[in-house]
Amino acid sequence: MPKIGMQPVRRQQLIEATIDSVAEVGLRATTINSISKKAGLSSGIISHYFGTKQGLIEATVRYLLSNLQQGLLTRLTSSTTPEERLNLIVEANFSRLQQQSNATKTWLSFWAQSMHDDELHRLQKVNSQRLFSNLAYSFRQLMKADDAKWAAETSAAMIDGLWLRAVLSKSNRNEFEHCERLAKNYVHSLIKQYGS
Amino acid sequence: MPKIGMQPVRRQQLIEATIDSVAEVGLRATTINSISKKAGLSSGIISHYFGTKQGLIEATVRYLLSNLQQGLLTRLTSSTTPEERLNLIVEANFSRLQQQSNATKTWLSFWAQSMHDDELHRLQKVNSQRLFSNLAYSFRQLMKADDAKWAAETSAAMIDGLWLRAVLSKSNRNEFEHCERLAKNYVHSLIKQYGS
DNA sequence: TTATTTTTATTGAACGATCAATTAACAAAA
DNA sequence: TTTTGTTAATTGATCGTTCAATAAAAATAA
Repeated sequence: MPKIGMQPVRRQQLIEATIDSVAEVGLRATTINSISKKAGLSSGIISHYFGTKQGLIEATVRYLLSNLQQGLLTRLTSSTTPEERLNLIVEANFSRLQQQSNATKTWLSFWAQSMHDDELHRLQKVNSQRLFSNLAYSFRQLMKADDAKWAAETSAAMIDGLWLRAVLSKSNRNEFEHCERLAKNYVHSLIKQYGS
Repeated sequence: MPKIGMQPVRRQQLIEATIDSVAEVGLRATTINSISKKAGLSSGIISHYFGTKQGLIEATVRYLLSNLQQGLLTRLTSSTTPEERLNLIVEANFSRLQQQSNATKTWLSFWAQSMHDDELHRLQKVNSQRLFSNLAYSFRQLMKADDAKWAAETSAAMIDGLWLRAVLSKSNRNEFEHCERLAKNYVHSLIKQYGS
């Protein structure tokens, strides 16, 4: 069975199994066994590739984080206007579910855990700050500095709030898209009101 | 040592110990032992008053929920205007920290767990729906039905989003009050825009 | 009052289950 | 044969729960 160069394959396999397990039973009930079983591998393989369970958890969050960022970057082109870019930011943040409906549920588990885990909290701050910066950059091209900062702060809250309420109420695809529309709506009302 | 009529005292004691433990180490690391030790009681007492650990967890969430509701009701008077009432709703939701800064951190843990626990999810829906209803009722007195529904939906998201971002970034009292002001601001801009 | 019984409150040890992590052994490729 | 990938068995530690035992308070009987 053993082939050469399995490392990246196995790591990806285990990260996706972690996402699925956390989505299904929660971070609390996610064990070395539930992950390895879902990946179709043995439990010992986790310490071989990630050292500890904690190492796998952190790698999984980093994967989700970079996936979110990549989702935005691939949509951007050189001709994207500030207004279009704001729309893309909203879309990227709501398609944290992308193919994987599972990924959506896991974010919440990890953020809750970040209150008591230094490394996860560091990653959470990066994520939170990145959303704000992305928004602030585009708003700045449409209004004056003070207004742009305020617009970015409230837009970030509106996006996260709509997303949180959709996740918690176990919304389906349609309800998620409704929330995405509300978020875009809010961003556009800000541009209309404060844009020069 | 045993005195008569200890039940309500012990129940309250254990609920507060649960809040403190979850705030300190998270729901994941909160055990029968960490709770009973914090309450200064034995581990066996939990099953005596709550049946199981799960029973204590659910009682704790119900306590937080009714505390939030009571916080709003005691502020209301017969002469409260719709606009004042909206402000009080925002205040009540941001003073989920009230005296206890600890209570704030615990909400997030419980909501995350509600994704994988039917009873907690039921309680979460009550909470979510209640915020929406409270807002919708007051908005309805200031604008037409469709606008009021939309205003309540986005206001609820704005409140939860600002609150979530404040909790996750481990904000201090000042930053919390800043977010509370932003939420009130949003509510008032809606009244100004759509109020008749 | 005093003596006895019943109820309520509480403890801490013990149990079985389950956890993360480690280890030795093995299989296939190089 | 050496290296790489993987498994299965095993480890202590820790979990939630149960339970026999005990002590104080309250109720009842004398």
